[in-house]
Amino acid sequence: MDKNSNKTQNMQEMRHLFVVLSRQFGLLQKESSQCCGVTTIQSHILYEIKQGYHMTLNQLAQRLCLDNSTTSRHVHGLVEKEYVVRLPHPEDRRYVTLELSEKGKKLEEEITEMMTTSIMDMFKDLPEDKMTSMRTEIKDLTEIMRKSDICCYPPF
Amino acid sequence: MDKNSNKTQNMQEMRHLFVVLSRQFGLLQKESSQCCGVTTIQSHILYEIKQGYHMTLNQLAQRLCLDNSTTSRHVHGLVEKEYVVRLPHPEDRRYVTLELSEKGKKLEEEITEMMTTSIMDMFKDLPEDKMTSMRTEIKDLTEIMRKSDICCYPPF
DNA sequence: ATAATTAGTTGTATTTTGCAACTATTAAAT
DNA sequence: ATTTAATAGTTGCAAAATACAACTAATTAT
Repeated sequence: MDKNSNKTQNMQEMRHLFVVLSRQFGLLQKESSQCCGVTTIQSHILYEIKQGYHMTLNQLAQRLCLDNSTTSRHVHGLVEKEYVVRLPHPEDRRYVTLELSEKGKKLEEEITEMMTTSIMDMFKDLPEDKMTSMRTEIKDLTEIMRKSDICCYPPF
Repeated sequence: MDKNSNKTQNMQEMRHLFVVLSRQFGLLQKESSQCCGVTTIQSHILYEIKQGYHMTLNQLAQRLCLDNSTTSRHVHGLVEKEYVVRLPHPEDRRYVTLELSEKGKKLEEEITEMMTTSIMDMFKDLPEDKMTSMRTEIKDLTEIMRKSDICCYPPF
C-alpha cells in the first residue's frame, strides 16, 4: 500500500499548490482591479461580459456563482458608472443582455493590460521552452478542472 | 513586432487559465468546507494553523490578507465551536498562539480528505507520466507566483 | 519612571450577500 | 381565449463579512 499513500501525498501537495496559486492570483486580480478603480468582482463581471456574447444576467450570475440579486446589484453599480449597458432582448423582453460601453471596454483593457504585464513580469527570467511546457500543462490542467462538475457552470 | 503580439496573446491566455483555475478551485474549497459545516475562510484558517507552527493572530491575518479584527472574529468563532484553542505565548504574553484542538484536527483532516478525493477523482483517467509532468510544471509555476511580490505575505 | 510600541479585542459603520417577495413578460393548460 | 405556470430580473430586508478606529494589556525604549 506504499503506492497508495504516495498518491495521497501527491494529491495533498497538489491541493497545497492550488491554495497558493489561487491566493496569489487572487491578489493579482485584486491589485489590478483596485488600481483601476473597481472591485475584484466588478472586474470579473467586465471580463465575463467581454467574453460572453449577449450575456444575460442569470447567465452571468451562474458564471460568478453568485446569487441573482447580488449580481443584479453589482451590474447596477457598473451601469451607474457607465461601464455597462443593459439592452432589452428583442425576442423576449424578459431578458436583459449586457454589453460593455466604450468606457467599459477601455477600462477592461486597462485591467487586462495590468494583469498581463504583471504575469509577463513574473515569467521574465524563464526560458522560452520552459514557458511553453508550463503553458501546455496548465492548459491541460485547466481543462481537467473545467470538466469536473463541481457545481455551478464552469467558465466556458 | 509579431513576436511581441504573440507574447501578449500568450499572457492573455495565461490569465484566462488562471481565472478558470482559481474559480474552479475556489468552488472545490467552498464545497468541501460547507460540506463539513464551516465556511471557506474558516477552513482556510484551520489549514493555516495546521501548517504553521505556533501561529499568532497577526501572522494569520497577514497570510489571509485580512484585517486584524476580521481575523480575530473568525478565530473567535472557531474557538467557540471548539476547533481552535488560544494559548498565551510563554515568553511574551501579548501574543496568542493558535493551535488546533483534537476536534479541530479531525475536522481539518475531514476537509482535506474531501478535497484530495475530489482532486484524485479529477485526475483518475490521466496516465501516470502525464500526471507527473503536470505536477512538476505546476510546482514551478507556484514557486514563481509565490516569489512575485504582489502584496501581503505569500503563503510559505 | 515614563513614554512609545506591539498584539490582540471590541465598537461601529459600511459593504456584501442570499432569501424571499415582488413586477413584468412569456409559455402552457384548460 | 382566458387563466395558470414559469421565467428573468429587481428590490426589501436581515444576516454576515469587513475595515477603521478606539481600546486594553503587555513589553520595550528612553
